Amino acid sequence: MATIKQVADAAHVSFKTVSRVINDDPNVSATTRARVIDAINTLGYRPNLIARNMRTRRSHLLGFVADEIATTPFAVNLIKGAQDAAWKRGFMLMIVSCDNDAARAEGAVETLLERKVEGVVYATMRHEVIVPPPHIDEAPSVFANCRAEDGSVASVTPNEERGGFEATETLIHRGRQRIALINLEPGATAAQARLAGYLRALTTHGLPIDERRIRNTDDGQPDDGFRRMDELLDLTPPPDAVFCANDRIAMGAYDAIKARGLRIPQDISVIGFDNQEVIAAYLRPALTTMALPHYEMGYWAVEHLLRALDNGAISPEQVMLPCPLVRRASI
Amino acid sequence: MATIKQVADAAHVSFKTVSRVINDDPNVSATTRARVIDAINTLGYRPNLIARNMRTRRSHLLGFVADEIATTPFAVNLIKGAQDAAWKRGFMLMIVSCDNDAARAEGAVETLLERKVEGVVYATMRHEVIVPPPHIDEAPSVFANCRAEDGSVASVTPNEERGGFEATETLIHRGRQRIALINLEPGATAAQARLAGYLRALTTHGLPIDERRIRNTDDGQPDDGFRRMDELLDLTPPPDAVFCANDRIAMGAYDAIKARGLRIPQDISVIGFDNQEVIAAYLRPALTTMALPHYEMGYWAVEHLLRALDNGAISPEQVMLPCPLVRRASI
DNA sequence: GCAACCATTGACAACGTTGACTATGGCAGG
DNA sequence: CCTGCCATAGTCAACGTTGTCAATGGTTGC
Repeated sequence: MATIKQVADAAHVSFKTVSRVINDDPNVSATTRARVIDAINTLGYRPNLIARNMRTRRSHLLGFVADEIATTPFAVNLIKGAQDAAWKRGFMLMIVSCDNDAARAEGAVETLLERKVEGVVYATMRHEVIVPPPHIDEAPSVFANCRAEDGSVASVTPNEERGGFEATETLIHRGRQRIALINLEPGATAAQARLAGYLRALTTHGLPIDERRIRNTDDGQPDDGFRRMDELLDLTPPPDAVFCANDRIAMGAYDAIKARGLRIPQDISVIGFDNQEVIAAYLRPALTTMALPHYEMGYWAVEHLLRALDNGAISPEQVMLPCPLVRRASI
Repeated sequence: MATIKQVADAAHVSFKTVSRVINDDPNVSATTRARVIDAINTLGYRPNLIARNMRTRRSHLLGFVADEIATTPFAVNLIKGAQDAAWKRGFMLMIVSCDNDAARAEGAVETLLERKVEGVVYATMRHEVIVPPPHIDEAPSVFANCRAEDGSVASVTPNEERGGFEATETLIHRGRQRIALINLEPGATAAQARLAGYLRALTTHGLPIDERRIRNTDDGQPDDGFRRMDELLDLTPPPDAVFCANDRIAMGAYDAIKARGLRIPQDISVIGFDNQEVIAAYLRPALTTMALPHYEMGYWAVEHLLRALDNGAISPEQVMLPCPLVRRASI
């Protein structure tokens, strides 16, 4: 691999002049520049960013640590948002999935630090309150889709309460009166907020709160959704709409509704949460749902990191991003 | 950030001795080593891998270029396999998604080269024959889930023909006689091979080939699957099993079958392809399907790259990995 | 008692680049 | 004609490591 010195020899200039050319320094005459560029092309020279990083003490590298990436479809959007934001500013991402293994998380952070990343995004696939991996505070960091209990680290999370509110309100605007909620497993961070939004919407619009219409699931999976929906349909009167706190629950609810010969949305409206594409877009009828802003969170996290690098300090903002409604055919 | 020299001063040794300690060189006395380790801990010293990489001329970095990552759920498994293989050997991955943009792909490869990655994996989300991005041959490279037309670059792809064969044979072993195929859109690389496997299985087991039972889809989506299945059910006699060339097609086929009041698998067996978890595991009944070996391809690609680094040369092997059967309830 | 060896440690250069500074030569202004 | 400036180019050190080689001092073997 050619170095700057070999290019310099080939172009009969000092290696410093080559450096100027590849850094677009204006203090090079046009003829010299052309000669150098010629030499660069014939030698197939490529600047060595490792050497440059060492000299300039900037790596233009950001770490992205994910608790895990494989079991939910959310990682890619988080990553894509982060990558788009980084790419635009000439930064690259070093991505590590630590598969919920604390040792691997710690190792990942240490390696990233040794590689002199200029910042770290720590992302979880479920909205959570986390204990940050050790040493992550040695670089500017942002938590995406999770936050530190004490709010000491900048974070970006979805506005679950508002999402729950808007989902419910959307059903109300369609004229629904008896709106059921099949919520997540009670332990989930999002469960409480989505419930709060649901309750606030009913109250705001003067609808009664009927405890019988509120159900929890054990694990938020379709089977669970099927059973809860089945129970709800036994109520008299049955609900005329159901807010499922995730799309997998909605998937199960669909089956329960169809098994009774009821039609969606004519007899009962269904709204989901998460916008898990493969489910929501492919269900028949396609599912209206609240999207989780994974792309936007990844994007925001990196932008915040880059802002911090510009400013020399990171502000521990706690940002919440809206969950937009994705209108399809189920309401 | 402390450097090796500051540690040396703190421990009253030369910086070379510190270097020996952090590299586990045995030629350091126990007392000196202890003193150095003390200094390292009190200063919070971390070796600077950029400097080390520059000196040793090894980056322990691999590039991973994906054509795109967001629209299919396959990227994460490819990435995870690659990362696991890399991590085990102390390598890190630099992942770039280029969103099917040739300019971005070229830019990604160039940046990776400038960062002195020791090898590059190029991965596509659909099994394809590709034109490699320019300059990728400047580093050892492996194609995952795709291959170069001329076979000049090492590649790892799924054995689609064998997958089609085994899917069909599995249905035959269940005693099915009238097995339909709803294939992918005809342009897909995998379509021809899965069809070939289907035909070979029928022939091998002495079953007749009935052209009416073989359908193509336009885009391989559920709606398409619904329509084709509906047509198939109009045949007399109707099929007693259907091999859907992907799980989304199977999802649509389920709806068509259920709409006629038929039961899966009692009246008709369904087998899918791709093992797209959110669909296959959550359909009712859960879908038996052939898994695409994305994790294994990612793993193999990186292992092959690392083997090449050990050997000093990369062999342009064209490996095909099996698509294992995932048994669930639909056959 | 001396040579030879071993264990331990250090000095120095090098990796490929950029930053700070210096040198050259031509030209404008007095 | 001289001074001073500007455009252009070059020299050298430094970034934080590791590789090569040399130095030191104590111990072993004869």
